[in-house]
Amino acid sequence: MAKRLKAAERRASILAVAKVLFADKGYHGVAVDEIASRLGVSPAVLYHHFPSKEALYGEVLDTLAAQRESYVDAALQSPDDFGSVLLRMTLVFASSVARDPDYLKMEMLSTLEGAQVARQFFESHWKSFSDYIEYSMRELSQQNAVSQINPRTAGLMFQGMVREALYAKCILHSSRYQSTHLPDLITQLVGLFLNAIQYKE
Amino acid sequence: MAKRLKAAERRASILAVAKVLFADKGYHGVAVDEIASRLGVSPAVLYHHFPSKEALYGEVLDTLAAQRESYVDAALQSPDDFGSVLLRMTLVFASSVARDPDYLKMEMLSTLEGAQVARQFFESHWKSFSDYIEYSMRELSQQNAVSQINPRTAGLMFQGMVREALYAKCILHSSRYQSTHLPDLITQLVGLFLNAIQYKE
DNA sequence: ATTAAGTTAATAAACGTTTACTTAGTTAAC
DNA sequence: GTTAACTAAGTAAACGTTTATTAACTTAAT
Repeated sequence: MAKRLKAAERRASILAVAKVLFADKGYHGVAVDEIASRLGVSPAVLYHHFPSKEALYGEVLDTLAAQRESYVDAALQSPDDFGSVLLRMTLVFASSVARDPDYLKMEMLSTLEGAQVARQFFESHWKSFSDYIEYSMRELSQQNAVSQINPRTAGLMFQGMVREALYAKCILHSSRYQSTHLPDLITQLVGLFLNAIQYKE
Repeated sequence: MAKRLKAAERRASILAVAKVLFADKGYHGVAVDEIASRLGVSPAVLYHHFPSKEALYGEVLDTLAAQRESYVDAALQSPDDFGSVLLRMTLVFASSVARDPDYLKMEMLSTLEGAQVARQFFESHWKSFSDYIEYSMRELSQQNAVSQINPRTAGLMFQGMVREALYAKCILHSSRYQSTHLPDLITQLVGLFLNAIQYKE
């Protein structure tokens, strides 16, 4: 018999294992039995804690959402110029993804797999980023601190390059970018982005 | 009984249907029966043309690879300055993705699902892009046409922003970018990128 | 002794795949 | 030109597995 855990602990352990498996192979790619056997537990145990596989999947998603740090707020607490704030919040975000890459992977997987729930979740994750960029750029363009550039397009660019970096480093572990560490890479990218929108402090 | 097709036609029709389904829900998300019923055909038919579900999946991937246009070659045929060539080839690439978005979606899905085959396939797809950028930037930096920027990082940035744009427009059909048409969006992004690397003609 | 936590064993449904059979088309002999 | 023989394309049903899920029973902790 497996070690006896209290309900809350068992619940948490199920969520933990489910997260890495779902992140690895997606919803359909993981069998309930596989989760159970990884826990050293019979599949029936899962049904003491979650009504169904789908519900478990949903809770994993929720857990991820809850763990997410509000990097925007954090970065805004000590006000600074646009470039510094952007760099700071991107670094916080990146390190949180690096600490728990399953986050990003599951996000992308569930969106692609077309879970209705996931899409909203997915978009909201990045939305605060794009919103901040859009908002700041509109403000800066009034002060003529950035040239006439579509803020929405700039937001897309930023989101794309950050996601690509995190994807390449944290999920694919691509050898192409092995030599540069994530914070350096992010710093370079943010620098490039500021060039792109022709931002001058 | 379903309409009788010649072997080659049937084969093609299976591949066509399989492509959109696999692109939609991933390998595990699609049942053989579902493919068959979409074709209005019994599942056994699939096994007259493909030895297994996995083999079918593999052939879909191959088909996609074959259809891919060699946008790099195309763009290089009429030589021009870096910015123009880059824009031209990106537009060709984007329109090929727009014409057949399943391409990109399946690419991403199969990489995330961890198909061994897919990863190589996936990387090679974008590699020619990054390679071109890296190569050109090294050349340009010798002529001091771009500032001292890590070409590899720039390649990552470019790849990320292009992928994000294609993903948002062609797969998610995100309402956020509804107002801008894909070619315009791409043109803006390439412009931003040239700013980023401080490229002057 | 009760209750919470876990097990074993079973379920029905869905899965990929195979088998045995039928029908439509094509070809060659008469 | 018919018709008989053969091939190609498709079907229906069942295979054995795996899947998610449930029920009835057992064990440990308070």
